[in-house]
Amino acid sequence: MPKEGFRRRVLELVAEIPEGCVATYGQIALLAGRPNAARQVGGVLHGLSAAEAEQVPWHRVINARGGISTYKVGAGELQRALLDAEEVLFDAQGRCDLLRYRFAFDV
DNA sequence: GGTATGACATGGA
DNA sequence: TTCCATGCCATAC
Repeated sequence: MPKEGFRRRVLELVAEIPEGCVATYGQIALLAGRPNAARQVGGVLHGLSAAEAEQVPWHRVINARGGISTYKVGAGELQRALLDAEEVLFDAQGRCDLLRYRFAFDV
């Protein structure tokens, strides 16, 4: 009976995202048990500690548009670079094919 | 303990 | 297709 905090749940789900795949905030929020808490998913990643940031592939979490919403300037560039390094290529519009990279979370 | 904020999602124009 | 406005809820201060 997962009484774990929402934050913990989000980190767990994000940690399950394999390389070359991405997930949307809404999807993670849904799996975390809060379908309408997509914002909090971002909020959790926003408050990640440097240590957790390296333990959790937060860069694999993008918005429903397949783009990067990261408001942290440096992080945005970093996220794009990390995804690009994982074969997750972005188009000229700065968006990636969710239908192609979106991880299904086989749960 | 309460308030304000925010890395989103969705619908309508 | 893009842009605007609204709703949602946990986190941080």
